[in-house]
Amino acid sequence: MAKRGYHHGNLRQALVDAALELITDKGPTGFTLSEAAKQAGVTPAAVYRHFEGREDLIAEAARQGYEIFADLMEYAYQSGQPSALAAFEATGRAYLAFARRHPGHYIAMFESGISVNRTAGLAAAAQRSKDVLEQAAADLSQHIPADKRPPASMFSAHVWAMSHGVVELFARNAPGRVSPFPPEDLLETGIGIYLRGLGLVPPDG
Amino acid sequence: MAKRGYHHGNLRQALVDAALELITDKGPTGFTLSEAAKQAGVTPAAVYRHFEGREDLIAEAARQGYEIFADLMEYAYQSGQPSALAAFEATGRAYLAFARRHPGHYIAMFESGISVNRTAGLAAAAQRSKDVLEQAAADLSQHIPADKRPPASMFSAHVWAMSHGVVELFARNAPGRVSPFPPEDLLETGIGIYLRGLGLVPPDG
DNA sequence: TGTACATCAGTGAACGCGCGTTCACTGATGTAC
DNA sequence: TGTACATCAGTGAACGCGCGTTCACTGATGTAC
Repeated sequence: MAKRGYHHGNLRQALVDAALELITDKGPTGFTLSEAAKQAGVTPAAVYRHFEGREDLIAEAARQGYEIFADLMEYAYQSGQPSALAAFEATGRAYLAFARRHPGHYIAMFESGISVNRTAGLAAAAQRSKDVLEQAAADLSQHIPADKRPPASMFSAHVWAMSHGVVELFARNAPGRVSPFPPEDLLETGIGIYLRGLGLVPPDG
Repeated sequence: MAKRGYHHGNLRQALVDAALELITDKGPTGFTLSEAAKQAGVTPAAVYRHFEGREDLIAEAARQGYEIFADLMEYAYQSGQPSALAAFEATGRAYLAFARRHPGHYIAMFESGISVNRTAGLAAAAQRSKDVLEQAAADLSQHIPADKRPPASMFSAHVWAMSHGVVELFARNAPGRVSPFPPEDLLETGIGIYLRGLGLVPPDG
């Protein structure tokens, strides 16, 4: 936290935080190790006490992102129980909320080019996120007759794709691109129509 | 094309092509003006005869991308007429085909951070693309009762978002992320379910 | 057809910069007795 | 409680690099007469 003299105290996390801030402001491109070090009040060389290098630092930012992401979605999912539909919709909202509240993490996770398999911790966190989404989809698809039910993984991939698309195209202040609608509305209506297509909400819902 | 001695012949386009190749291989981050010049067989300084600088070169790549994109989608749209549904579906397929066949353009357009308003030509081309999508959506939504019809721009935004999401998450060989289904199938089924939700295809379609 | 000249599209050297990374080091902290 | 010492987390200087950009230049091309 606060510097205490020569030794920093919690430099590792301070560097991750600085990286997240820089990534938020300048994209994964603009982020530099040196600047992150500077922002943490430390020499670039000090970074190497805690990380293998630039990429390793980004990977840790992404890992923490997946942990928060999974936690948020898991919590949303729980909070909607026992209604599969409510749980599912809460999970969708949590997705967008995460992207909004943690842009640096989101970018590190999805736009930095870091492989999800770079470290075991990162891979595990990513898998957990995916599992939550799939679980919500699987619960909900119980309510579809088995013969016309898409695989839960496809179901969740659709929803994930639309969510991600909305974030990338309309939620980020994409330079010059103006969203015709609030992203939250766009996503909610989009998912709503999709669920109606699966017969999961009434035609007039 | 082929160099003819001192003067290149068509350096401007050669630079754009080199940029596209580099962007495809290394992302917008990895692309450097110097390398593009080298690949075109020319000194970095020569680039400044044709472009204002690095960003300007990327913007031109994006502009050409939007032109191709709009052309492809327009053609697909026409080819599906007079059926609004067929036209719409063809347009959706054209979207994914474009992203696959022209990855460099796609990245320059959507991931490079270049503002769509950077040049008039770029803005115009982008607008044209958007218009084609919205036209296809508007045609199709004629078939929905007016009182339960979403605005065409919202309709097209949904479809665009899902398309973009599928491209980004599952079509690009995202490092470490494995697509559970062929992206084409994913998108086609996803859009199909969405259209069913709008009452545009029969429940058993 | 030949010559003089203007225009144009490149060259190549140089610049200042910030990058990621390495290294030997040193000051601060923690521990054993 | 005090001292000696090991460990640890930083420093700061240096590196080689490739970047984007500028500049005065020159060789090739095109045009007028």
